[in-house]
Amino acid sequence: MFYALVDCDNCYVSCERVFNPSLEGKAVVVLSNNDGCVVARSPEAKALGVSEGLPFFQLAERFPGQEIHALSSNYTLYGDMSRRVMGILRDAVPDLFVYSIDEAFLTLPESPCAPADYKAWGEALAAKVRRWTGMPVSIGIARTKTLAKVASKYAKRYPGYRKCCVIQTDEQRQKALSLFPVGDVWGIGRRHAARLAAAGVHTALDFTRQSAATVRRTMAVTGLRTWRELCGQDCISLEQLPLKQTICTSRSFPRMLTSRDDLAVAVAGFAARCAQKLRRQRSMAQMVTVFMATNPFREELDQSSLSRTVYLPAPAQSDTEIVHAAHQSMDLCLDVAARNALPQWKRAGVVVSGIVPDSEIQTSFLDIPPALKQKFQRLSAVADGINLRHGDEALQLAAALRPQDPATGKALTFRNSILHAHRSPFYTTDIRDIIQVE
DNA sequence: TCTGGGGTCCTAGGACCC
DNA sequence: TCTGGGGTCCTAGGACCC
Repeated sequence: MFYALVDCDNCYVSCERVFNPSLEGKAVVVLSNNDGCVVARSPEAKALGVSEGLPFFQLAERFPGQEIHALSSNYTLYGDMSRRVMGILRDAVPDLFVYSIDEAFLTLPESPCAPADYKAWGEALAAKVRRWTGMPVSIGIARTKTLAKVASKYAKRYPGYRKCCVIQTDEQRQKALSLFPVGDVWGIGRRHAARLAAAGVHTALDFTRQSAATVRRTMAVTGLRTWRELCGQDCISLEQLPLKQTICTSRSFPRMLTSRDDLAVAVAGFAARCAQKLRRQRSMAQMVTVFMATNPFREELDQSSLSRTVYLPAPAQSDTEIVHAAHQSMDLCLDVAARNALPQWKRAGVVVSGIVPDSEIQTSFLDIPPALKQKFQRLSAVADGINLRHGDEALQLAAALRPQDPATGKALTFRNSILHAHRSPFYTTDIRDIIQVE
C-alpha cells in the first residue's frame, strides 16, 4: 500500500498570485483576521526572514526598506480554490482524504499504475492541478503517511524532483531521514524537538534509532506511532472521521469591549455560527461554553480570563436555543467579572460540546415543548437554505446585529466589523469581482 | 496603537461508586 | 487497636497539527 500526500505550496499566497500575477517572484505575506499577524509567506518572504506569527505592525519595523506585499486573508477565495484542487484529486483516485484546506492524502491503488510508475504519475497529477487551477502543488509518495509528508517536503524544496518525490526502497527511506531535521517531522513539535536535541537526536534517522521503549516513555503513544511510521509501519489511520467532538467559534475584537451589549452581539454571532456548523454535520450539542479574555499583551491593564458552561435541558442545534444558552453562559462569566470593575475584553468565543448525531435524539420532559422545538428547527432550516443560496450573511439573528453603526447609520454584524484593510476581491465567488479581459 | 482561529489526542489526578 | 481495592468518569493541562 502506498499513500500520496498532495500539498499546495504556500497555499494562501499562491491563491492570491493566481489572480494577481504581478505578485510572482515578490515577497508576499497573508495576514490573519483584523490584519493581526502573518499566517502565510511566499518563499521570497521566508528568505528575507519573515517568521510565521509575526505581528503585522512589526513587519515594517523589522524589515525597513524591503518591499513586502501584505494582504488581508480572503478565506472565501482560498476555500473556493481548495475545492477546485480537491475536485481534480478526487477524479484521480478512488480514495481521497481531505486533511486540511491545502492538503489531502490519496490512497494509491495498485492499478492502473504500479509503484514503478508513481513518480511519473505524481508529476503528471501536479502538472494537471497547476494547469487547471493555477495552484502549485507538491506530492510525496511513500508507504506511510508520515513518510509521504517527508517526501512532499523534498518535492517542495528541490525543483529537481519536478513536484513529486517518492520514497520507495529502504535505502531511499534512510537517506531521506538522515537529511531531515527531527523537528520537521509530522507529529514532532517544538517542545519534543528541543528535548530530543538535548539528547543528541537531531535527524529523523537518529530518532528512528532510539528504542521503542524510550520513545514510549518520553513521548507517549502518539510519539511511538510517529516512530513506527518513520520505520515504515503504516499505523496512522484517517479513515471515516467521526463527528467533531467540540465545535468552536472565536475571534479577537478589532477594539476592546467593555459593555455587556457589545459582548452579547458578538457572542450571539459566535453561537449562531456554532449552531450552523452543528447542523451542517447533522448533530446536536448538550453543552454550551462561553469564554472571554483580556489582551495579554497589554500588561498594564487588568487581566482576566473567564469561561462558564451551561448544560442544555436536551440536545439542541437551532440558532435560538444555542444563542440563548450562550447568553446564559456569558452572564455567568460577567457575574464573576462584575464583582470587580468590568475588564476590557479583547477576545471571546463559544464552544459547543457533548455532541451527538441528530438522528439519535431521545425526547426529554426537561426539554422545551416539542412544538416549540420544531418551530426553532424549521426556522433554522429555512435560514440555512437562504444562506446557502445567497451567502452566509444573507439572513441572521437580530441578536447578532449591533443596532446601528454610529459612522454609517447601518446595522453592523460582528463579522463585517473585522478589519481587512488589504483584502483582494472575491474573484471566484462574487459576480461583481470577476476579472474582465479587454 | 497594532499580537489568529480553529481542532485533535493523551495523561494524571480527583471524585465517586460498590 | 485495627481502616481495602478496583473501577469509571470527568477535568485540566500539555502537546501537537494546519
